[in-house]
Amino acid sequence: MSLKHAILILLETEPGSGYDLVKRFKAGLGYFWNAKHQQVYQELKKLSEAGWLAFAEETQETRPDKKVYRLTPAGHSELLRWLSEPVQPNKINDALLVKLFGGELTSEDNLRAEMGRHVAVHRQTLDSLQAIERDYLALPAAQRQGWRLPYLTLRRGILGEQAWLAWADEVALALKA
Amino acid sequence: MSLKHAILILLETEPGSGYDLVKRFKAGLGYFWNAKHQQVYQELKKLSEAGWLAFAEETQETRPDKKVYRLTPAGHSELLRWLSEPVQPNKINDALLVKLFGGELTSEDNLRAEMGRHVAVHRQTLDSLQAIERDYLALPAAQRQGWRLPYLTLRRGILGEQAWLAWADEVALALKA
DNA sequence: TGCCTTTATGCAACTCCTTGCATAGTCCGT
DNA sequence: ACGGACTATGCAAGGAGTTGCATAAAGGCA
Repeated sequence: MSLKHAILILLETEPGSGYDLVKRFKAGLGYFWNAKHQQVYQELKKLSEAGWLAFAEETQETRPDKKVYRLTPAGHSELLRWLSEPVQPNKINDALLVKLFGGELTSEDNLRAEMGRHVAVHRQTLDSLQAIERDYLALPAAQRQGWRLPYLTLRRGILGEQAWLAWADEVALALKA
Repeated sequence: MSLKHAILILLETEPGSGYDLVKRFKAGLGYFWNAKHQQVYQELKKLSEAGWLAFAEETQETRPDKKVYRLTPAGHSELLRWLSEPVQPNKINDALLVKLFGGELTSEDNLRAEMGRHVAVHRQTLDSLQAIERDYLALPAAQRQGWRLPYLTLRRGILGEQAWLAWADEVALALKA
């Protein structure tokens, strides 16, 4: 799996602690790669043991001490190796669709309510992605250059959410009849 | 997780063996819920132990013996319970996007090649989904009625794949410059 | 004063899922 | 005659990911 490599990418850009990484996940990568803090800490441990990361313990006065991780040369070449290698197409596991598939066994009200909850979530996700897009587009062209690939991933999120919401409209129509 | 409930839904419609289920997954549900044969067998075992399924061993002459599973009353009510309960919105873990996000570290040729491979897969998925859709739309209205909810899940697949391919066009454009 | 949030890390136990292997007969094409 | 695909099930081991708990100090708000 590529949590490993997501972490390597984030730390390649800038060294940081587990706690930092969790925040960075939430700010960007997290829209298409999920990880709880537990998993991040566990993975950092494994990556250190594998020799791909090194860490320095920083003692802090007013806050808990932290470990700042950075790539080793071995970690860097592992990242390059992974990037050069094909990734498996994504498998989808979507419980909502399972529920809809078996929806004959429950009421339409229930299905409509479920769809409503999900629509709210997707709308909100779309909103935050579009807010990030606005910020990106407001940057001067020179700055935009450095973020052009992450921007493409953002576009994936936006187009994906829009398609999801268009589908939800179809479903709403079908469940009215 | 809802592999459990995907299995309950399939067996509720019609009893069958593990082997049958794997085939049925491939034919429909598998587009949005993935499971290897191993996992299906393991899950069937667990579901039996939990009392949600019962099985009858069928000895066959020319083929290996099989176990035909069907829902118990407890399994049926568990399914109804699950259907009435909200499902968690899906989390996305997409390695391709991780790769693109960190793509500055590799060549554009490599990224274009990767995208090409994925485009081929998504186009093929879209083709098969649309073939299923054509079959569905060719059915008389009375028959369509019974499949209208699974059809909505099919629509999700189609709209999702179309959006994916539209995004791939954007990426192709951006990687040309 | 008391409560919540933020910073910061981690163990332990568990479930979910994957990978590799194993068995064994039948049917089909070449 | 031989190889490959199909039918049918499963063990064993491990990796990926979740859940619940634990610690501990600082800062903000009411």
